[in-house]
Amino acid sequence: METALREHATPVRARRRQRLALEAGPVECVYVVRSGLLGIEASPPGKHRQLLTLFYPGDIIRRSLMPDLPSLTLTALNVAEVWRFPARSFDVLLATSPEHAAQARARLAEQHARALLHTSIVGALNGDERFASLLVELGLRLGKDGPQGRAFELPLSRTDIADYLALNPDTLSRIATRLKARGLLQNARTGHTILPAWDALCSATPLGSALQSLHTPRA
Amino acid sequence: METALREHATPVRARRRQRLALEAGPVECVYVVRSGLLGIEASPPGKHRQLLTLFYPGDIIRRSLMPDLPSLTLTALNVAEVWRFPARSFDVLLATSPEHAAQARARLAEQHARALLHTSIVGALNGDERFASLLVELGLRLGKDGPQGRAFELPLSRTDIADYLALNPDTLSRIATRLKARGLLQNARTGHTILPAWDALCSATPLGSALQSLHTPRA
DNA sequence: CGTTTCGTTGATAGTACTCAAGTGGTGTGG
DNA sequence: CCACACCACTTGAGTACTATCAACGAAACG
Repeated sequence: METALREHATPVRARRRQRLALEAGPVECVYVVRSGLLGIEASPPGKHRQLLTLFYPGDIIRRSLMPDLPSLTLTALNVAEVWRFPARSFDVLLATSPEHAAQARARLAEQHARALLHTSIVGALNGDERFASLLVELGLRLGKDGPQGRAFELPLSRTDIADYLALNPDTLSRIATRLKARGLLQNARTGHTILPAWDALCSATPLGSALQSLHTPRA
Repeated sequence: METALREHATPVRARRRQRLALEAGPVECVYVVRSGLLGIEASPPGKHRQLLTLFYPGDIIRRSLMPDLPSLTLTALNVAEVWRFPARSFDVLLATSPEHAAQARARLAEQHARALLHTSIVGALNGDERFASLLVELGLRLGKDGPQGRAFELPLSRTDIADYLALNPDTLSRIATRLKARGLLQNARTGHTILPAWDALCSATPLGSALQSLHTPRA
């Protein structure tokens, strides 16, 4: 199944902050994430930049899944590797291979669910809970259990996080200070994040269980 | 194409406020909206109810598209008519009919785009702009041009709107008062809404054009 | 070693939330 | 027909949270 995909794919390696074209002229591209982390950015007129979605390995990215927002761009948030397809041949592939089609449907359903969950987080939770939710998400996706707790390299800058959680960077900094004081978060060196109290962190967000089921890597 | 669907569908008529099961025991249901307006509700522990999505005719609704949120329910927001399928037979139908599969893919892509747009609205805009965005959306979906402007019957209560826009009902009431004062909104009798200045309303939200392209009924 | 960038922190202002009281429409029963 | 309760919405006053602006500190880079 993998091989059939790879035949039609152009492997693309993106460095941190590199932008990938969602439509090259009239040709829509489809990307499938192989490794790394990517995101969709937008900035409504007169408003701050937003990070609307985070993409993880296995995710499918294409223009038709996005609204017509001003300055919509796909950006690699750290070093990433993706497969690129012309949309037409990707669709043909799905039409001819029921397994691929079913797999893509399942993945897109999951991405839809994650988008809704993010809406719920941004819409219903306060700043501290939103940041805790993100830490749970990244902990599940990127974290590895270490001696002091679950740890990972934070691929997002403060500004990125603020834009993703619909918060101000200054406010986010205060929130981070509070979480550190509560012993839920620890910054070793720049970008190296440790979550010393996983259970406490999960109960710091009302949506911990929903995050768990959508961000636990499946078999 | 329609007929092939109808053979396997159970037509369901829902009255206002009726809840539809997303999963009846172990059996996942798929709904396709025929008429009316439906929505997904959730309420995180200790938080207010949220209206996460609005569904319009043609939309596809199934549990696998939703996150595992507490008290997640599908509700008819006014009188609605839907087709219900067992998820298994719906998937079989998609696997055997390339046209249906392509059509469903396109629709789900559109729904994904709308979900992202809603995230952008809730995350980046202030109260007035959010309400203006909803009025544009409903105006495009439900409105008809009348002598005094675009008009429609508002299928949502104040509370519904507040829950959809991540606002407090009291705050929403103040916002509505402001929009009326600006001449963008007019309430004839209960629920009958008139938008006397469509262009001004569209420019009252930074995302007017994105709303236009996702909520204009297509051919 | 200056310059730049990013993150932190304090003071202040703006926005939305909460609670409570008031208004207007609707339906019911005397 | 009117009194009453009920409901949804409106409005005011006070509060909580977040944004804004500015100053400061630390790390990265030339």
